[in-house]
Amino acid sequence: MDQNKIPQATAKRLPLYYRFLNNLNQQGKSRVSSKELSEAVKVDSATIRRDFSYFGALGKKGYGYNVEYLLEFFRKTLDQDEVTEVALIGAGNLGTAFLKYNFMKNNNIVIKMAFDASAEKVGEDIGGVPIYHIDEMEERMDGIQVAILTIPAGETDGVTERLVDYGVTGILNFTPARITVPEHIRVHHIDLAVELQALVYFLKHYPLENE
Amino acid sequence: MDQNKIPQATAKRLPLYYRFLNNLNQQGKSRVSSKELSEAVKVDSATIRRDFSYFGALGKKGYGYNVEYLLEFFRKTLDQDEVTEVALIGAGNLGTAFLKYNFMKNNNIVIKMAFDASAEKVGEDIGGVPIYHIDEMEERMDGIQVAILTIPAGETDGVTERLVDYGVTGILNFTPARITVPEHIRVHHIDLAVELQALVYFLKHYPLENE
DNA sequence: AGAAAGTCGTTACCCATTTCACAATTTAAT
DNA sequence: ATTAAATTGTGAAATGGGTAACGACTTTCT
Ligand SMILES: NC(=O)c1ccc[n+]([C@@H]2O[C@H](COP(=O)([O-])OP(=O)(O)OC[C@H]3O[C@@H](n4cnc5c(N)ncnc54)[C@H](O)[C@@H]3O)[C@@H](O)[C@H]2O)c1
Ligand SMILES: NC(=O)c1ccc[n+]([C@@H]2O[C@H](COP(=O)([O-])OP(=O)(O)OC[C@H]3O[C@@H](n4cnc5c(N)ncnc54)[C@H](O)[C@@H]3O)[C@@H](O)[C@H]2O)c1
Repeated sequence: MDQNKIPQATAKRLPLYYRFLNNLNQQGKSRVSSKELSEAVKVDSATIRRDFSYFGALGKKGYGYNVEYLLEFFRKTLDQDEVTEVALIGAGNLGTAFLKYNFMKNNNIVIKMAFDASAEKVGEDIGGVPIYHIDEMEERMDGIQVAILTIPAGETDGVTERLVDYGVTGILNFTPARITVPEHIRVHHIDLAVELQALVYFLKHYPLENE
Repeated sequence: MDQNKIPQATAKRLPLYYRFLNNLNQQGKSRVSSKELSEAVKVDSATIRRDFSYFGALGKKGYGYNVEYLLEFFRKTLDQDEVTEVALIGAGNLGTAFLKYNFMKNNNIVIKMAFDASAEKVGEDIGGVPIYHIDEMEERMDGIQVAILTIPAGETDGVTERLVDYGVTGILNFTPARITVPEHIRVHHIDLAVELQALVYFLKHYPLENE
């Protein structure tokens, strides 16, 4: 769709910039420098300038960036106009927290439906999201391309296979299981236990450094 | 404490290796090659060998690695002998999910207590963890060094300041707010909304590539 | 015993990303 | 009008991490 030239590291920071620019705009600020932005989002100012420069010359030398212009630009670039619908698989502890959270607000993403294997959950509505039985997944999915996985680790392979067969293009996997998918499907892992343990490890072994 | 030579990227993979070695050990396997490990944890085998080599020659050429030996080694390296106690601030949707999760099992980390500002939550026990009022934080913390932040974004700066004054050394921050702390304190950010939006962005703009 | 296969540890290279540093430009001040 | 200050965009260097490839060694096979 867009230019394939934008580095992935940059792409990951865009939502962050976008959210902060929104704040600034709401505060009525009309102008911002890379230095100010840097302090707020904790990213080096040179990195910010470089990131922006991939999209062309968005700023003005000696002045900085116009907040409204930048915001408008990113809104288009991040496709904030169209809502992305995702499905959540596994309405347990973690899944429930996500269902109650409003990703719509800043991110224009909405969890459209959830699936679970437990009879207790099926039929319920959590945070306004209907929960269907996992057996009905394929017939209910209605073209949804992205799935959030919050099921027990042991269930992961089976469910993943079904998601792949169904035709999702992206999976956000919160289980500790490492999944195998065809190359054209993108998987992001978020392993909360590993994150926590890694933090503890760093504290013990790198007492005074920064990340 | 240990060698400062270990790259951060390696350090982040250690908990993953550890968990998988545990599985292998429980399955009764006594020997494993970097190739097998690679397939299981989805990390290139050369990277695994490189990672291990930072700690010395742990394997044997032509044979692979001895599971029990490696496990014992990592147990020591990752300080899996001592339990790390952490505190959770904000027993809301996300916080509750964490409280109900057993980080102890594989990670020897335990959420010892939680704090919340809401009268409804205080006094409750979630997942066996007592919830105290945030006003009592300093007197209850009892030397805990690590905090998990799951409070509303707007509360983040105030609470962070108190945590810093109290003397924590590490914070795992799930709020969208970017916090400022003195250099000697380590903060890891996990911004779930950004992760989700980044996944969606990649799907739309890099349809066929790998991360 | 000797040959073949397997596997590590490491060297050398590659790539992506970050950061420095500065010319170019604009704004603000006197 | 001139000067000083601010700030961008980017070339070049530094950092950091990943991986192909191979010599060395071990195990297994015949
Ligand atoms: N809760 C946490 O804080 C936390 C932390 C780290 C990792 N995780 C991981 O996240 C995942 C979910 O954790 P959780 O605490 O929410 O677990 P949970 O047991 O509370 O929830 C799992 C849910 O999945 C449902 N389920 C089971 N099999 C299913 C299937 N085949 N199809 C659809 N639904 C199915 C269950 O009915 C349940 O509602 C687990 O893999 C866990 O290891 C959770
Ligand atoms: N739930 C999600 O899926 C999700 C996703 C992305 C980001 N987040 C972020 O995680 C954070 C928590 O989200 P949540 O959904 O659990 O929110 P929540 O409102 O359910 O929970 C927040 C909890 O913090 C408590 N609290 C408020 N002020 C406090 C204070 N000063 N000290 C201690 N406790 C206080 C509240 O009483 C409440 O129990 C938010 O910053 C949110 O943006 C959550």
